[in-house]
Amino acid sequence: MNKRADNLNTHSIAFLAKCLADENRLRILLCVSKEKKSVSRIVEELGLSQPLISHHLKELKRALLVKVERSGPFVYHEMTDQRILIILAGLDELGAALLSDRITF
Amino acid sequence: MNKRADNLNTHSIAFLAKCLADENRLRILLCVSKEKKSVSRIVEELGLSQPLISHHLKELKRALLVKVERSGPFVYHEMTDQRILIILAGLDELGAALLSDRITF
DNA sequence: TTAACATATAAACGTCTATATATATAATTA
DNA sequence: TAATTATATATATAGACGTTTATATGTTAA
Repeated sequence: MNKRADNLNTHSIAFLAKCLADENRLRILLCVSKEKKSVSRIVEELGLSQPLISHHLKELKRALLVKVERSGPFVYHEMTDQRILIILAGLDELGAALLSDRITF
Repeated sequence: MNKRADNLNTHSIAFLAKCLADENRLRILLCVSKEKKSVSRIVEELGLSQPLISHHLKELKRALLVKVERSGPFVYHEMTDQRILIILAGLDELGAALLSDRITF
């Protein structure tokens, strides 16, 4: 642990960040963060088109951020690792902090 | 703290993630994470063109990830918040974990 | 002011990406 | 088998993004 700045894998970080850099993809990811859900359920809950959800799920899967499980005609997706949530919460907090600190410039 | 998944600001998160989603930008950010550096020094250390560095610094500044300070003809840039490093380390670790867990599928 | 240096900006280009529309595959049920 | 539901894929398009080249702005020193 305790890696130094010059020892980080920028390639890997950029790859993950890219996958987290779309708002719809984030909403989908958060949507399946607590329990696995079928594609159609995600479509319902988020109000996005089915092909769009399917496309983004493919990206999330490619980045290993969600795992897939088929059951009959349904395909269930679920967030692979809860540490993702910690990172997202960290980004959320950072964003707020940067904005509030900005006022004191 | 301890925000729940449905209480996160996806807009803000996506905005920050987008800024972290480019490898050159990450290298620049890490380059100025320990001390403030002039543009020309960053150019030297990273071996990228000056307009390219300048462009990415502008993006980093827009996202409030770096702060700027002018001294004579030099413009110094420095990472605004050390928490950024924690997040990057988290992404780095997550990337490695996702890859190693993948083998056990 | 002129020269030299540091940095920023602008335009142009190719590439990537998000999205929509349309269609196809796959599984279930009647 | 046909019909229905669930999901994936294919194609097209518009916009965003990273990079390069060329040029401009700004600062210092002679």
